[in-house]
Amino acid sequence: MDICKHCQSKSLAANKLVESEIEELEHSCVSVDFLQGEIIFKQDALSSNIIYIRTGLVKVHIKGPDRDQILKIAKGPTYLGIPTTLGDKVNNYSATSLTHVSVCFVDIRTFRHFIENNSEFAYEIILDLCKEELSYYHRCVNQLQKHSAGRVADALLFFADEIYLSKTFNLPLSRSELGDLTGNSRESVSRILAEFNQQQIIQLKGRGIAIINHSLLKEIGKKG
DNA sequence: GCATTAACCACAG
DNA sequence: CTGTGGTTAATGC
Repeated sequence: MDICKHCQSKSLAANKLVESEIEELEHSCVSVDFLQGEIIFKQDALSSNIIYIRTGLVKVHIKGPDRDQILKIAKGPTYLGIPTTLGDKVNNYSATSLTHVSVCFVDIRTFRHFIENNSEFAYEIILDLCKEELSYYHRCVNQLQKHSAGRVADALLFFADEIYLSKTFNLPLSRSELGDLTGNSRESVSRILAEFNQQQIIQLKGRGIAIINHSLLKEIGKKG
């Protein structure tokens, strides 16, 4: 089987693997499809695989003292859960599919082999983790210092500019989940979206969003 | 004090 | 699951 060799959504890191390593990957990698709303891995469960999202959207979320907090929305192709798989025996957070998702489970021992033996692979992984960490820092300040409308504006811009690359899209989240993502109550999210709609900043119909005034939304996000 | 912000509650589609 | 209105607590002027 050449499933890994000819994979259409291979990671930058996996592109650095040599022939024999690709073969090793094929022997230790299991591909699974998830429907929308299924748990890919669960907080507090034992984990011995690195997850690679080939296609689809996933929410990464952690239980807070009060409510769930969505740490990030991940879009394939991307690795998921490297920190929690390498850094602890159990998952420190959960991942749930928001769309149809196609993922690969890579055995942690194989993954470790690659890191130890292939410096180019390791470098790509580190690069990825660094970028992730930097974006966490930014999200962290934003989350803590911006007002609720600013956080919602940022979330909408994130979906438009980074996930869908379009001004019109369907939110993959319920109001309550959008609250978990932006650190708002679901009621606040409803109200803020209704206001944006009324002010002609967006056009809202259920989960359907059309961004009308992109620059104003950006301004709201910037000012917080 | 008074205004603003945002969470919580309750109830209705 | 969503939207809305009333209430409430914290914060700022």
